[in-house]
Amino acid sequence: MTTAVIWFRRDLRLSDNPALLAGLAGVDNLIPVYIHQSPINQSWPIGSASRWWLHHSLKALDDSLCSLGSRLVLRHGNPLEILRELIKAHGAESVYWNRLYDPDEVARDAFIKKALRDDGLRVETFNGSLLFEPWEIRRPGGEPYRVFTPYWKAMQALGLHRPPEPAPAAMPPLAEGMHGDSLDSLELLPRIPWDLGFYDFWSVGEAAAKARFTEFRDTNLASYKTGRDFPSQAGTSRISPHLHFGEISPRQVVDFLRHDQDFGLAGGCESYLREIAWREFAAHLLFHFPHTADSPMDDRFLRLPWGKDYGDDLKRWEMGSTGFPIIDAGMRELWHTGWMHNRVRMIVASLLTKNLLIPWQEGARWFWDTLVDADLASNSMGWQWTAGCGADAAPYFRIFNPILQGERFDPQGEYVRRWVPELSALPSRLIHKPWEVGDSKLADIGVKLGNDYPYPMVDLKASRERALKAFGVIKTPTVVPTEYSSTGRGA
DNA sequence: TGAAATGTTGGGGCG
DNA sequence: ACGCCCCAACATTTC
Repeated sequence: MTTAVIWFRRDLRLSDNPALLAGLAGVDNLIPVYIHQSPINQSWPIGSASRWWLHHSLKALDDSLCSLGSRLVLRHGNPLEILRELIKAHGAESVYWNRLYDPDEVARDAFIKKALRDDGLRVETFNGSLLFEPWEIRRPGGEPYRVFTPYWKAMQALGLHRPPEPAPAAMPPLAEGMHGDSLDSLELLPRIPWDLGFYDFWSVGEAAAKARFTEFRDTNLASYKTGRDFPSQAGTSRISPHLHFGEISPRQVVDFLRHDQDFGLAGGCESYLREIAWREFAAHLLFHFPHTADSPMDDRFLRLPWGKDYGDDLKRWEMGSTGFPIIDAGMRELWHTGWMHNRVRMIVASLLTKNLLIPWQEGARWFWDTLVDADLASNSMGWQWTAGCGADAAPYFRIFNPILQGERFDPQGEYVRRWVPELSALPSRLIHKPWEVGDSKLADIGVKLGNDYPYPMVDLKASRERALKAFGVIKTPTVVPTEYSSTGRGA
């Protein structure tokens, strides 16, 4: 009688799950366990929106395991202690999991792996969430990549298609008397019901992930290259939370794309695969530069004079009452659905870091807490991209104008009307700049600026100039100590 | 009617 | 995955 433990983490699926397949091979008993860690001692404990997703994803995985004759054992606490307890209680000889790559997780898992091996167990880990391990793709000299395009070329040269593994047809039943904690006892769902809107937007779990992706592939993929830029349209796949929690693997995504006869030829396919590659690149960067979740990759940005006492401004941004319709629409979409269209993520991030001169880390914190797809690598890279301080980032002087972006990417104002209903009666021509509609016209549609909808919280021209000046400090090659400076005050 | 003023569009430079 | 400014070229309006 041999028993193995499969430790589920962010690989909440049965198909293409290498750790699960390895665990199943040649054992009589398999214990599938998910361990919810206490937020204490974690630098990035799971955010509120992600907890919501996790709750439903664990439920879906448990249902799938049940249909194969098993269960998902839920526990909360210290992973090593719980694994040891399960191993001891059930005489397990081996433990399997799929690797994670965030800095804390790498350290934790290395520690656990060593401890269990020292206990005499067989421990095997696998790649279940990336096309390539972060260390697999290296520059010719062995250094990690810092620029996307050569990374992408290197990735393509290796071939993106890795055939996924099938789901197991059956599972051994759980041992008699085996039980875990109840899902509700993990307390993943919010006490205050701010999540009601989420149910209208998401179906969670492996089956839903596959359904959503194939639906996208068969409808909007062909026009993805341009369609993805318009936030009022369903032009993107929206599988980011499914990918984050491993309800679908990138290997499966690439494989499902190949069912399209035009693989590699259709315009949408290549640009979609590039986005999958950006996700890999983010994991690559955070793995090799683990400080970049908190600090700029480019340390010249450490001397950037961010604004002071920005608490109220930050709050207005978070709440979606900045007075710029496209910004407020995005922030409200985020709050109501746990997701924001990528085009709009760039626009709101530019306003925060440039016009408001608020540190990108504040934006990253808010996204981390409110996004269902919050992913430490992608989130950190995205924010550093906008702030200009990341690897292969946008130049620091690239500052989005939220009015122009709105006019360009939401020309009919449908996105604004959906999320900022108080402006829904404005004509498309002026919906991105309501302050240019006369007060009497606004009164006709029941809007008084400053009352029903705010005036813009910053002057775009002045704040742009302020940002250019502040960000200009990075041009100074080095900081010369004042006492040595020939132009210093005392000279 | 013609000349000057005013408006519009597009490319280059630059942050 | 940008925007602003400047200027030229051209269009339209004004008196």
